[in-house]
Amino acid sequence: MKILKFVILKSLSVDCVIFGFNNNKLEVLLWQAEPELLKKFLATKEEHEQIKDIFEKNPALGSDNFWGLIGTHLPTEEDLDGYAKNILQTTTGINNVYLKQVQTFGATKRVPHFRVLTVVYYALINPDYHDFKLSPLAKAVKWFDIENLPEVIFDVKEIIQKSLVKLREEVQYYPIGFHLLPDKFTLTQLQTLYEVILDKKLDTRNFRKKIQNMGLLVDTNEKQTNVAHRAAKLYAFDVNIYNKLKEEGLNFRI
Amino acid sequence: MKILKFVILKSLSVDCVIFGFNNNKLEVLLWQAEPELLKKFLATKEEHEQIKDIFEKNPALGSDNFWGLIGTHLPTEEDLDGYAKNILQTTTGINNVYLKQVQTFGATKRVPHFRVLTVVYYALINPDYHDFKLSPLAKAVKWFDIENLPEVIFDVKEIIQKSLVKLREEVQYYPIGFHLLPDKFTLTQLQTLYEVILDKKLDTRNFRKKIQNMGLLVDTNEKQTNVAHRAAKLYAFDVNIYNKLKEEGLNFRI
DNA sequence: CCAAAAGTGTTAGACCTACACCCATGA
DNA sequence: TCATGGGTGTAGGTCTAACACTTTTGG
Repeated sequence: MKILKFVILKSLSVDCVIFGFNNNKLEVLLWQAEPELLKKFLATKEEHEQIKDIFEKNPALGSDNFWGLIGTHLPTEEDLDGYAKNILQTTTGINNVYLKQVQTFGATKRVPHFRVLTVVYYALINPDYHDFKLSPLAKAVKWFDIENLPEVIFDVKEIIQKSLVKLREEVQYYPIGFHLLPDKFTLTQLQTLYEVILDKKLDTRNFRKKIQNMGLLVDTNEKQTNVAHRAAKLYAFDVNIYNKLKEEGLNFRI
Repeated sequence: MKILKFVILKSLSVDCVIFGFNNNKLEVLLWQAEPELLKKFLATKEEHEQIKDIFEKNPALGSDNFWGLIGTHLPTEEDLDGYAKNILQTTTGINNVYLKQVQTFGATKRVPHFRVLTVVYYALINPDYHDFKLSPLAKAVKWFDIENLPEVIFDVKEIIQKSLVKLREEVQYYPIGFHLLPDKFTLTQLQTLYEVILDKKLDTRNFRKKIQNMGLLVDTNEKQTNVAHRAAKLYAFDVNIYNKLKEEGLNFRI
């Protein structure tokens, strides 16, 4: 992987709240950025001094205990949406991911000493399909249960919270939950996913009726294997059907 | 009104899509900015030259036929949300307005020659309650029917469109439509408002049943006067009731 | 044969849709 | 008394919520 040198907009960063569904939990991918990375984005000696200063004044930044959102400053020649994708790719190797802008956070004091606004995106990925090679930009990258976040820098907790609210809203109107699941999944997995995102129990029989009546699921005629109980049928989500239904006006309310 | 001199973030502007409900139409308030204003935001002679250049290369900007969103560049010492309010106040004199962030537009080429991202907010106001004194920042300010927009600069049409979609979504889940109406209004006015925003006819009897069952309306015991037909009852929207209902989980789906 | 999760139907109530006529007012 | 918009009820269909037992599988 090559690290590009950009002219960046120092007052604007792009950050990604990357959601994944692991072990029946909704998790978020956080990292600890490599301080040397920041220097690569800043050209002058004066700026390097400022960075040093910031790291000294905010011990959290250099600490192994504090985590942040994956993101960097926006280069002047990059489209905003495109660059969010880019960030995911260069930091995690992930491609073709569902990405959606959440909002821009711009309180003056959200980052000490500097004025930095951040445009936040959330991403939905299925961790099974990606191995996260540690990018040279990161000291560490790790999944955290949304219910049990580590100590985080700046306003990251608020950002994750707002992103979760947005995800909750959207997952009820668009079938985006599928991005978090493997290509073939059981109805129980799907239900658990919704239960975790919406943070409430759903009735199994009603859930199954509803989801099957939508016609979005394709029966793969396969079953789980090697489970110590009745094997569940595996279903797939059919994008073509979804697109067809969308034209007719889809009601996906769970 | 005083014009403040700020240190601004040149790559980031804040723009407002101001919606109003006039003559049974959904309208949007646009302006023609005063080019001299831009200079006040830029300190160096070089920057003034750039502005001149931009106006020369984009005749639309100086033209009386092209309109833009009300907004300016973000000063470094201003909170994003607070500054959006500020813009409304300094350009239109309006205070205490419903404001909501839509999204940030950041295609590299959205403004020619310069990289400018814009954080867009929509505002809902009732034009009856405000007179728009022409701000010194503007050559002209005018309402336009959303169905019949004038020629606009840059990506303003797309921005208005996206804001309208957002308004449409939110108006169905939160009773924000009331911000567009006078304090006392008839059910027909309310229904027309929803019909215009959602761009579809609603059944009068069903609409009335639904809206009245929500318990958000207060009967003012007043009626229209001087109308050449049966006078309609006037209702008001009670914020206290709304807040109480919200805690219990309000379903406002129209 | 046991443990564990998969899978399945019915009923009562709430909500939604479609639809047509009389009422009050000012001119 | 006319023109204009205000105001009202019902019935049929659809959707939702609540609820408990049998089936399949591997160990």
